[in-house]
Amino acid sequence: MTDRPAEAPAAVVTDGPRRRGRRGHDTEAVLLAAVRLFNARGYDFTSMFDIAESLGITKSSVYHHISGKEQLLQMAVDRALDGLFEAADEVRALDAPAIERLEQLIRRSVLVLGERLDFVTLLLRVRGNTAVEQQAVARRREFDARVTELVKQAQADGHVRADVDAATAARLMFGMVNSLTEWYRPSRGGIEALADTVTDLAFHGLRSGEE
Amino acid sequence: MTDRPAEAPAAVVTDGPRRRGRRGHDTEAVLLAAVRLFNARGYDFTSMFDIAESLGITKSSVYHHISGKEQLLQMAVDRALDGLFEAADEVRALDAPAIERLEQLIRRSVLVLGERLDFVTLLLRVRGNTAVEQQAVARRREFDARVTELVKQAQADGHVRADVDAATAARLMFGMVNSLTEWYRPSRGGIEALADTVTDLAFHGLRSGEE
DNA sequence: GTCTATATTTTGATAGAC
DNA sequence: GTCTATCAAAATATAGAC
Repeated sequence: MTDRPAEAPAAVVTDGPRRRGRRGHDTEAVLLAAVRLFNARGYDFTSMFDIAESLGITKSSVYHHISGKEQLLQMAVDRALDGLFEAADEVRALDAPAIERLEQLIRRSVLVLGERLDFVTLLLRVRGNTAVEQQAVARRREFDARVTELVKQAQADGHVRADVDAATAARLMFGMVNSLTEWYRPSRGGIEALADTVTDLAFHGLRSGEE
Repeated sequence: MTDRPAEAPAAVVTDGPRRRGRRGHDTEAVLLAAVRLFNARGYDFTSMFDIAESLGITKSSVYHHISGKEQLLQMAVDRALDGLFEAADEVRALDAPAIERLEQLIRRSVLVLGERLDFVTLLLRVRGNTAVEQQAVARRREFDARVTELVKQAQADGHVRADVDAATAARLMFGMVNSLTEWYRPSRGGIEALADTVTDLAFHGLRSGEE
């Protein structure tokens, strides 16, 4: 059997900047197609043939754009982590009480997640088997540590309840945030409102005021 | 190369009931070993050889106990889902306001998650590619629907704030619960206390009373 | 219940023509 | 930038002896 896809491509790239008239793909197109498939079917379960097929080209052509399957994973998780650390850095620079910085970090994390949904989704499914995955897991841990630190500071200020372990609280709050990758879809829109809802629930909970 | 594992087994099964004196494994032992590996390295990335190796037997011997790789997945997700629906059914039978039933369902879900951690962890990573996975995803959706219904009832009673969408709230709360699979370890103990913390945060949030 | 041996398919990746 | 053709390794699974 040959490598040629059986059917026409699902998505054809229109001419963009730096494209030379001939219709063809670039590294970015391969990355986007790959990440979409990784999320839909799992990284290991997605073959290079699948990626090629979804672009309407052959495996060999895919290898023309990227060096291997793992490079695709690396690029994807980096894009997610860069977004999250960008948010964390900007929040750290704020001149505000810890609780407000925590609130901002939660809110901005939701926004990053909405903007880079496919990349963050893939990041959250990485388990640390390969070197690339281990590096990603390490950076995630660093991010978690920053959140925990913010919770601790807010507790010291008396703004966050002191009867819960800071690390546990941080994990649970970002468990809530990260769960968006399981059900939020961009077509749904309203990521700003959703960010408000998440931060509100994180700080005030479900129960109505009139108890 | 042969299928024989290179080294001695990591875990040797001691004689149990129904075991005939000879040391050997049963379906349960294969299932437990498989699920542990599926979670550690991913379902697709785990080969039948890996499972055999972790038990100290050959691939062929594994096939003596189970019909195939997918049956292992089926058994594992069923065990997780059965536990969750058992909790949901018992909560439904309670004669209590919706908000208390919701609280109980969150609490009991945390306990199920702690007791059947490996199975629930695997369940939450299933994406719906194969028939087995699609069935599991369908049952998960049914569980989500039950939670959403409870939130709606509690809102109608005026016990849960009405300014958040019920389905969104349900997903976020169980996003928090389900995140335990990412970091809770049985050795850590204290699953009961953790269940209290989760329900407390779900209903009252992070902020301290003295705002 | 476990083994050796093997069938069959699919995988990630490369060489070289156009 | 894409193709055909091919490779070597690894995968799931089965047959049949002990």
